[in-house]
Amino acid sequence: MTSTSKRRRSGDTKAAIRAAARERFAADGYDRATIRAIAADAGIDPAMVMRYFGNKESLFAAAAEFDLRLPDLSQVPHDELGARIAAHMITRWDGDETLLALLRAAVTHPAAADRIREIFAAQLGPAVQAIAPDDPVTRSGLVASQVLGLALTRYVLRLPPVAAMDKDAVVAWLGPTLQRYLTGPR
Amino acid sequence: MTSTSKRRRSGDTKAAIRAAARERFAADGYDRATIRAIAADAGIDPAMVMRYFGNKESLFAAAAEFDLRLPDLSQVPHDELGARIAAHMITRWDGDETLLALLRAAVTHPAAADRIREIFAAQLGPAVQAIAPDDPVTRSGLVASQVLGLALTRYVLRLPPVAAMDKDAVVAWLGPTLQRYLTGPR
DNA sequence: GTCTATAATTCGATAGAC
DNA sequence: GTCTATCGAATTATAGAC
Repeated sequence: MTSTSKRRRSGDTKAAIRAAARERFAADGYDRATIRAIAADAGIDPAMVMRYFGNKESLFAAAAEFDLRLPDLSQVPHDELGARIAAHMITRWDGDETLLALLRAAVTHPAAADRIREIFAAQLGPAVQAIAPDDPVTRSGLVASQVLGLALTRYVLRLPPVAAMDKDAVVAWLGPTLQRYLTGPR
Repeated sequence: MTSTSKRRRSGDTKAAIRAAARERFAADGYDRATIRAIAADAGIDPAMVMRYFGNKESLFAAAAEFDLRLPDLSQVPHDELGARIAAHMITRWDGDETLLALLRAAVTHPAAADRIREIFAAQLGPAVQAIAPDDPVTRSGLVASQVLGLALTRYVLRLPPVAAMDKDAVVAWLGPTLQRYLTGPR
């Protein structure tokens, strides 16, 4: 009965470690998230983490893979782009803590900052290019500044007025901002 | 010649330590900024840092005192509020790295996050209250989300399109956003 | 006022038994 | 596959000589 024995299969253990790593990196940042703590959360020995991932850097890279899952913006009515992106982003932040782990780690860990730059350049950049060919680079940067600013103040700093807003209020306030960044005059 | 001797006066040494601490905390965050490195920057022995500030926590508190120096918003023409605040903030970020030190540290250090909440609640909150009595708490939170988002993407993550914008472009893009957050309809 | 020496922790990583 | 034991390095902080 290998599959039901106390010794989990390799894939299960590896997935458990990755999930625990995501939580710890999201909660504590790169430096404070220790391999010992991650192993304890996963219910295994710290040496197992090293065995499966080699070192802390590789563990972080495996735990911090992320897809914004942006919808096809060319299918969205032109005047609803801002609201749609705002709604999508807040749902994405709430549903997956990987982005939070990346944000927390990026402040002190250059490799995490690189990853965030890659994500926004490779995923948000082309999506904006398709709908706003007039200076899409600057426009996507502005969108990132407001979206990441919301995440920073809401989830990391927990500024009370921002943390207290419900999703509809966030969409109502940020939607027009993103809309102007995407389609407004330069 | 006590004032010109190699042994600096107490005040000079303390100020030198505080300046070096600000730089290190701004560049590296709370954990990675070591007392050893701060002492080396200040050209003194690590034990001196402990002597003057007791522990790392108190050193950070002393290095992270900050005033937004917001102008009296009641004297600003009502339709220029957004642009004025955007211009003021970017100048403030560029001219004093203390806010950057606070932001970097706040991500992993709860006391630093507390300080940022205090600064925005005590300094931005009342200023907004004076000009936007209709839900000033939410409005000031929204302003903080965009202002801090700009700082995050421009100085910490260094997203290329945001880091490349000159001050005038930042004011032109963010001004209308802040203006709407302050004076727009709910 | 300044520095040496070191205590007390904590961490990432390795070696090897079972 | 899993765990024990431990190394070597780095850190904050303390005690005390000069």
